[in-house]
Order: sequence, then C-alpha cells, then structure tokens
Amino acid sequence: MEKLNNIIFYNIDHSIRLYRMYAQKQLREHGFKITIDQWLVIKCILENPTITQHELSELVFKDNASVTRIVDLLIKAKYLEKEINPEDRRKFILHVTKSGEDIIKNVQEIVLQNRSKALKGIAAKDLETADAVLQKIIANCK
Amino acid sequence: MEKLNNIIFYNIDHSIRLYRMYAQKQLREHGFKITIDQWLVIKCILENPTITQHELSELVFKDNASVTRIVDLLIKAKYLEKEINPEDRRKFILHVTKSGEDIIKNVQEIVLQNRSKALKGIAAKDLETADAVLQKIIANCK
DNA sequence: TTGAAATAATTGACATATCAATTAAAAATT
DNA sequence: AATTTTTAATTGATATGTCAATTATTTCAA
Repeated sequence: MEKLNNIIFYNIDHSIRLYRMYAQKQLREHGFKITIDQWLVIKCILENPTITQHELSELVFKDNASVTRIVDLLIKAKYLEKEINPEDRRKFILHVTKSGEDIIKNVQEIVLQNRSKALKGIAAKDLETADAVLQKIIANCK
Repeated sequence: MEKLNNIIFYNIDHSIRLYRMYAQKQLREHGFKITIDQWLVIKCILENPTITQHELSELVFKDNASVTRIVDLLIKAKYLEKEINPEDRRKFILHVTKSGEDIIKNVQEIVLQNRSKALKGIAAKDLETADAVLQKIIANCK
C-alpha cells in the first residue's frame, strides 16, 4: 500500500500528461493552431460571457498570471477581444470573436473523440470511483 | 461546459496541480530549496545510479530538453555532478553529491506526510480502482 | 571501410506555471 | 472626505513543457 500511495501520484501525473500530449497532437494534425489551454479558456468564456479573468482563473484552475498571458495570446490570434468594464474599471469584458467561436465549434468533434479514445474499455462504475477518489484528493489538498 | 467537474480529465488535472502546489509549499515552508521535479530527478538517479538522461526522461515522463535543464540546475545547486561516459561519449554519468543525498533524506519525511494527507479517508480498494483506471488511460493514450 | 542512419544530449523558441511585487481602481473604515 | 484595505489585472523572474533543429558520437549497412 505504501507503494501504491507513491505510485498513484505518479500515475495521475503520467495519465494527464499523456492525455494532453495526445489531445494536442490531434489538434495539430487536424491543422488547428490552438493549444488545449487556449481552447479551454475560450470555451469557458463562451459559456460564461460575463466572466472576469480572475473568475476564469478559478474555473480552469490556473494562476491569474497564466490567464493574463493566455488571454493576450488569444487576442493576438484574433480569437478574443477585451474591453474595460465600465461598471468596474479594474475588470475586463472578454468577447469571443467569430473566428474564436468557429474554432471551438470545429474542434469540438476532436475533443469528444479524444475523450472516448482515452476512456475506452473503462467501466462506468470504475470511472465514477476514480472520479470520487480524485475529488477526495482535491478536497484533502485544499 | 459539460459540467467541468464531471469530466474526469478536469479532475485529474486539478488533483495533480493541487497536490503539487501543496507538496511544493510544504518543502518551501520547511526551508528546502528544491522543486518537486528536481527532487524526483535526484531520487531516480540515486535508485538507478547508471541511468542516462534519456532513460531518466522516460522514467519521469519528461522531455529530454526538460531533463537537460533540470540537471543543469541541479548541478548549479551542487546536488549533482556529471561526467562523460567513457564507454559512450554521447552519454553522461550522473553523480549525486553528498549534499544531494542529504536533501533527499531530509525531504523524505515530508513527502510521506504529503501523500498521507492527500490520500486521507480514501479506501484502499477505491484507490486500487482509481489506479487501474489511470493505467488504462495511460495505455489508451500511448 | 566508408557513408548513412540512429542515438544522446543540447539549444532555441514559444507556451504555461508559480511566486512576488506592482499598479489601478473600488470598497471599507475612521 | 481622507485613509486604509481589498480586489483585478499585469509584469518580472525563474522553472518546466513541448517541438524542432543541431551537434557529437556510435552503430549499421552497402
């Protein structure tokens, strides 16, 4: 068991890295010029149109600094625009452009394929157990 | 989002990030000037004294480039030394210094505490299931 | 045996992670 | 109202991740 305690973190790390590499490779091979993290940020803004960068950082579990930089890159790539929030000039309103909406739509199918490929052959019950274990770890580390 | 929390990959990512942050914070608060990744690299060299950087990168799931840079930092920190392997001049022999051995020894207790804190309240059976699920994901993404 | 292919490590470029410090604005307190 | 505190976002510094290109060396094959 002491061994598993050691190995479990090793496997959590390994699995998420392999999944990200696989997912990123799929995007690249289909000609999409976007990273997994950038995709997630746009997706969250589309689903929460009034979200601030700080709220975004909590939602995707990234540092404020990372979000600032990802948003910058997305603006450079013309997937996003930002505008000072007149209600609170510390905040920004983030707008997804047409081109940003399009890429999310076009990438969606690949994302679903990636997930089902990665989870193939895993029983729903076991997946639920694994998910509960991960949530417990999350709670324990907070 | 299709309920972020319901997506296993989100929770895998979240859990490993929180665990790493927690573990890193513990190291910092106990005055150890070393990162989790650096700790892992030294530990692997101690356990595999003839390992090459390339083999190391496979063992810790990192890119060759990352390993090169981590090793560089560890040499700067005087935890490691390297020497060209006379058998094959493309390779290096990596030596852990006394100071490197010491820090691993001293950090060990904290690592164990971190793990047990993160896994507190999780049934052994569930942990095994979670581990099997992660291994399956790893296999699927290869 | 020599030229081609494979391997080990490095480097450059760029993206992301983390912490600390800073700026600007809003909210709370006195 | 003026001062203090809090909040949102940015920036700088450093570490790591990833890919592609490069160098040095070894191995393989014609």
